[in-house]
Amino acid sequence: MTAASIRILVVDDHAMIRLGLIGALSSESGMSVIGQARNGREAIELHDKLAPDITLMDGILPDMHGVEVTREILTRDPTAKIILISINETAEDVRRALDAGVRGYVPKSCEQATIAEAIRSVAAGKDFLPPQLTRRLAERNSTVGLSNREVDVLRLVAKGKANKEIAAELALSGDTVKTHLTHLMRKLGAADRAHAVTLAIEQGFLRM
Amino acid sequence: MTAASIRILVVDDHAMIRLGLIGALSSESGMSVIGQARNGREAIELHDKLAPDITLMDGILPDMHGVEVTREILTRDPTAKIILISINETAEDVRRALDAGVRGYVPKSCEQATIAEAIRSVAAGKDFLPPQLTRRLAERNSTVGLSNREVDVLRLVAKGKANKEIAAELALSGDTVKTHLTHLMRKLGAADRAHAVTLAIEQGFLRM
DNA sequence: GCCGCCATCACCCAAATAGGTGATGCGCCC
DNA sequence: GGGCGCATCACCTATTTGGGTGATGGCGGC
Repeated sequence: MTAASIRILVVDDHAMIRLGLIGALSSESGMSVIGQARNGREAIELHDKLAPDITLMDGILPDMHGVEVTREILTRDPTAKIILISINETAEDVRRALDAGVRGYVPKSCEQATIAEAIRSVAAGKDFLPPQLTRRLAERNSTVGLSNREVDVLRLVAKGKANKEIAAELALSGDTVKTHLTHLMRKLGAADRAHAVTLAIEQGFLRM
Repeated sequence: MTAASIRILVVDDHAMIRLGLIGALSSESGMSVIGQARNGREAIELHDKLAPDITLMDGILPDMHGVEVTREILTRDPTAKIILISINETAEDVRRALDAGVRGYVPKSCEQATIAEAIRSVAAGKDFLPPQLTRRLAERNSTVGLSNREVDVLRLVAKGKANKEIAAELALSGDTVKTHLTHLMRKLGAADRAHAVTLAIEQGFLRM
């Protein structure tokens, strides 16, 4: 719209990636990096102070997840435009990010031009998702939703707990644990508990 | 030693990280990036052609693992000096990298100065491991070695196969599968197969 | 040459798991 | 108000798992 430069805040804990982003964007016209944060707390503070046009947010930060930071920034400034740059490209992650209000989602593996395009697109008010992600998102709308309790159980399964131990830990009957397990295995399409762990990690239900 | 510049080959599939590294190193004196590769094949070709003083290698490449690439380059040129830049910092990964002949291991989360230091150190013939990693390596010499067969079995366990199916797939008796499983669970300190999957992923035996 | 590790198989047994059916109460949404 | 998903529990049953002990052959190291 205006000829003014797009003001960008970069959030990433890896110094190298910050440098790479700054280097990449400095060679693009019409945009400039006005601040850098290396964790969620800094990001929130700096966003308050600088009110950037676009925030490039890494998915994984030392103190909190990029999606959480996004949520926090949006409650403070609902007009904030945040692009998530994530290494993780599962449909589940993308869905969660979009739910949190992210306006763009760019995989870390992309080329410089893609990021610049995403920035221009989001700055202009259009959401940006790379085509292969939207496709995957469409394919995988079978993406399941595990209930809270099911995730509770699964987390303990991943730690090697037997049903009886899980029951004790969650103050449940053993039968209830079995019911949750049956349900979550069916939802995930898992053959057994070990498979459920693999699938849950793949789909981002369990973070390690 | 000599005043000549250290010639560096950068291997990473992420354009941003390549840019970040090049940017970071360009501000350091006495070193220059003379080539870039974005996958294992390119890395091997370029290393043959350029014979760099130092190769900065990403752990995860699209076609092969950085450790494999390292092994391949070292068979072609045993004097090659390779520094692995990995996002993964488990003791097991470090151990494997060192076994493969890596001369330095730097986490992706480090500062620019650390990389420059690693480069100077390795170029001078000294190995480079950040102190927190050597400490962790010492602590965790409980790090186990799973045998090939045990990993074969574990991989199928992670896919949700029952022992009987695993036996069929690997052309083994069901009892043998059980033996491997018992052994690998004992080695990993796992309570059951689901736990074994979690631990193996944590310790880098299974890549997803 | 012996020892240890790997890979293979066998048998026994107790315990855990997976799957099914069925039931209750609660909260939410249309 | 009826339907749906969640969370909770119970009972039944077949299958799987995990643990033990024991055995063989091969391979590598000291």
